[in-house]
This record gives sequence, structure tokens and C-alpha cells, in this order.
Amino acid sequence: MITETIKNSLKKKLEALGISVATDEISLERPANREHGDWSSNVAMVTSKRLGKPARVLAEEIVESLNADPPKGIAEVIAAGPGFINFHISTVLAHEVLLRVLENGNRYGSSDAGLGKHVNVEFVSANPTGPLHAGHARGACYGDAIGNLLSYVGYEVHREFYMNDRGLQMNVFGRSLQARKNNEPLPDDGYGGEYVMEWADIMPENLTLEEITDWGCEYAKTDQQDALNQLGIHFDTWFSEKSMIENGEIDRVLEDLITEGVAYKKDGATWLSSAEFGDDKDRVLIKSNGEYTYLTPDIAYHRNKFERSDWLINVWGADHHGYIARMKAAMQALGYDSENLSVQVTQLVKLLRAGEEVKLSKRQGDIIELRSIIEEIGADSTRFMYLLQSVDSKQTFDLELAASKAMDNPVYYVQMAYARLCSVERNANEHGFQFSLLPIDELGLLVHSRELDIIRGLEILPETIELAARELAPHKIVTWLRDFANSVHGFHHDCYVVGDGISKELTNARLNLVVASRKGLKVGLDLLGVTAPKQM
RNA sequence: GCCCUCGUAGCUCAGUAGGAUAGAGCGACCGCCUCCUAAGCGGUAGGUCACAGGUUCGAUUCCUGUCGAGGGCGCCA
Repeated sequence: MITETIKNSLKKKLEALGISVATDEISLERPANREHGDWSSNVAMVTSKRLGKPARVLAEEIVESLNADPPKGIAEVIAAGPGFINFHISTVLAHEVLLRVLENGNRYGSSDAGLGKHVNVEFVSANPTGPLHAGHARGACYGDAIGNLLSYVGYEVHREFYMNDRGLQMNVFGRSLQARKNNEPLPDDGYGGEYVMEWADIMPENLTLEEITDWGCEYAKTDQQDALNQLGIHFDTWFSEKSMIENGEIDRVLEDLITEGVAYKKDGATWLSSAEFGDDKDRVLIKSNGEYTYLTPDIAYHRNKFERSDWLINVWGADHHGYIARMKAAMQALGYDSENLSVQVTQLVKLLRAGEEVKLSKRQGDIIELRSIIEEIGADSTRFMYLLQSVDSKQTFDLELAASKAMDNPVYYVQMAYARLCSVERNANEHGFQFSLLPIDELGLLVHSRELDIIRGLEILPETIELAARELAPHKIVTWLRDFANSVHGFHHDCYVVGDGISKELTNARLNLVVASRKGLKVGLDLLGVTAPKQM
């Protein structure tokens, strides 16, 4: 790699000046400003104190020495600013990225960094008591996208949905359905949503409460699956909480906790010694009335997942963050390393329509269904909009903008860039030009600043993917796509592939650039689960 | 009171394992179509990076505190 070449040459020069530096101490970064070169090192500023001379002077000495004997692939080295050493790589080397993209096709930027480790991504996990709503959308899009990312960098990814298909909420839901079926008043705190009436209407007659609850659960699951399918989200496992009651797993985990001495009885209840493992206080596992708390089945569930995976990722809504410490404590109490449990919390999303806040009032039971959002703005737009920003930040977006088929809608801007490249390629084909992979020296015709923008964009895609995967931050892919789409539109505007005054050789070289760009966009869109339309 | 996530342009947001002149889109204003989608491209205006200290050659980024927003602190789920 070129970065290794640069680091080694810097190390050699520093040693000649009497400073010994480990290779990994030398940091190289990509300057934000392209005039500052392709790679930049701050090593002169970091070491100048040890040498007792100004950083800028040291940088110039190093630069002079480097230019006398330039490292392979480096065209020029320049000292700049307070003491940066900027490296400009040779054109040929820059263009090699096109060959890498064209040869790797739709796997460009993938890696085996995950070493095939098994990661379980649990997300959505809505209660089976109704349709998915707006509040589930962010976690759904996010969870699926990090699954894509991790899979792309070499993890074995398992997508999982946990169903709380037993307990108090299910009971209330069953009784709500029953009341609606019999035209009786809803129970206290019953489910007031309109869907309960609709579902009660299609529910078979003369069922017992237990049968009603089971029917409702199954119906809700099917309904939720249907909405997720519309987004292209598919789970490997729909894990039933109830199944852990039936097979005794929950009781087993309780016994083990007591045996290990990390759970105890007090005041008629059973407690987890979670405070010993980093939680604020101990937590109740079995209430004095004999029922499990919410925590207990969840502990059993997480142990179940750990038995199947190396790494667990939970995607939770902001209202669950207070739960993280006790879950990690419980896992440590069971002997697992809580470092292998990552909990990603998604902040709330506020929806606007034409600038007006879309109000949800849960008390009335009236919700915005996820399905209705998908119908209003489309699956691609839903995914893209929800992935636009870091999940650490609260998000606001306008449904009207998200539905618009105009360039101010980011998803259309990016998709249009893809469609344009396809269109350019079709046009070239009609003019008798077929894409074929050119040797590197013929790609050297690509020197226009728009072309170099694209080459640079493709160059940084793999490291963008690597970073997005490492930080579980798919919005970094979105940011790359928007930047890259901008480069594509600029290229399209200024660089005709076929036309008067464009040589045959340039047309062929640009056709290579077009195909490489198209593949780059496709990689990014695929990672987000957004389609890449050939025309719009 | 304690904990978590935040606070960057009029609006919506990037950026921060410490780096050079803090970026994009929208909105405002001004330009650009004999040729591949003007569904586009370019330019101008717009910032004490919430505030105050600290560490550093260098802080929007790290540390401490203050203020502000949202969320969480149950034998609820």
C-alpha cells in the first residue's frame, strides 16, 4: 500500500535526522482540501520539540530530502502550513483505483475484517400487539443497514426479532380484542387503536381468551412482517419469549444465577446482584407475587443469543437506554464479557408534513403506521431518510420532501446520478462504443478536475465502509453517496462521454469511469438497502 | 438529584481516534441549455462550532464546570 511506502520513507528520513519513530506512530491523513495533496503527515509538528527546531523548518528539511529520492508512486512532496508534509501521488497510481473498482465489481470495498465472526443483530422487536408504527421505522432501517455493513466487511450476520408474546401486555391486548368483539367497553388501559376493532371483526367467533390472545399475536406478527417486507427487511429468526417459558429456559437461568451466588431472595422477591456488576442498584427478577419482571426473560434470551453468537448488537429506542446497565450487568453475572454486547440507542424522530409537525397521540391509540409512511413516500425514500443522520441525534424530516420526485430530495439526487450514468452508457452504446476494461496508461487521459473528483470519491469508498461498519454508522455511507452523486452530476455536466470534439480514446476512457462510478454508487445504495434504478 | 444522547449557517444536518481557510442540502440573490435526463452545474451572501475555564505547537473535536433540548432513573413493559 502507498501509505506504508510513505510511512517507511518518513521513518527513514527521521532516523537520518536522529529521531527514531515507530511506523505506527506516524499518522497519515487525507487532507480535507485537495490542494493539500492526497496524503498528509503531521510528523514534523509532533517531533519538532524533540529536535529543538521549528516544525516548519523540520518539515522543509524532510521534504527536500524526500524530493531528492522520491518514494515509488509519489509525484511530489510539499511542506505546507505550520509544518505539514503533503504527498501528491502520481496520476497513474491514482487511476489504479478504477481498475480495482472495475475488477471487483459489486464487491468493491468489501473485506474480511470481521473474520467470519458471528454477530447477532436484534432490532425492531416490537410487541405483537398491533401494527408497526413510525416509532419503529428508524430502528428497522438502521438495524438492517448495519447488518448489511457488517456482512460486507466479513461478519456472519444474523438478523433477529424478539417477540414479547407473553405477559401483561399480551393479556391486555387479548382482552381488548375480546371486548371489541363483544361490543363491550375496553378494559382499563386497554388498546384503543382503531385497528383493534378492525382485527376483532375478522377474528373467528367463539374463541377463549387464550385463543384470542394467540390469534392476535399471530395476526400482529404477520402484519408486522408484511410491513417489513415492503421495506425489504427480512429476519432470520423471530424469537418467541413464550418458547422460553415452555422449554424451561427462564427457570434454568434463574437457578444458575442463584447457584452462582449472584441472585438472592429478599422481601419475598428474588433479586439480581446487578450493583456488583456496574448497575446503579440491584434489580428484581421475581416479584413477590411470583411473576417475572420484564428483565428475567430478557436475561434468558440474551444468554440464548450468546450461546449462538460471538457478538450481540441490540438496537433500542431512546426510552430503553436506562436498561443498558442492568442488561450488561446481568450478562457479566452470567460470566459473559459485556464488551461483546453492544447496545445502539436510536433517538426520536419528529415527522413534519409541509412544515407542520405530525402529531401522534398515543393516548387516543391513534398512531402513524409504518405502512402508511411507506405508502406515502416509498420504500427507498423511507430507508434513505431514516438513515440520513446519525442515530445519536434527534431527527426531523418532512414527509412531503421525502415523497417529492425532485433533486432537493436526497434519495432522488443520488438515484438520479445512477440513472444518468446508465443513460450515458446507453447513449455510448448507441453510438457504437462498448465498455471494455482499458489498460492503466489509457486511463491516464482522465485528468479533468471532475474526473479526478470521481476517482478520489471511489478511492475513499473502502475506508468509508470500513469506518461506517466499525462505528455502526450507516449514515456515513449516506454522506459519501451524497458527495459522490454531486461529483457524478458535475462530471455529467462538464464531461461529455460521446460528442463533438471528444476523441475515441477519451470516450473509451470515460466509459471506464462511468462504469466504475455506477458500480461505486451501487455498492453504497446496496449497503443501505436502497434500489439503484437504471432510469427514472 | 443522578445517568444517557445531543447543542455547528435562517432551516435540516455532516465533520471531530486533535490539525491547515469549519462543509453540504434547502431557503435568498446572481449566472449557465445547438450535444449523453436543466430532475442538472456554478457563484454570492450567511458562523464568537451553546457558554466559561483547562490540557496542547495546535481544540468545533479531549477534560471540568455552567446553561439549554430530549430521554431514562419502578416488585411497569
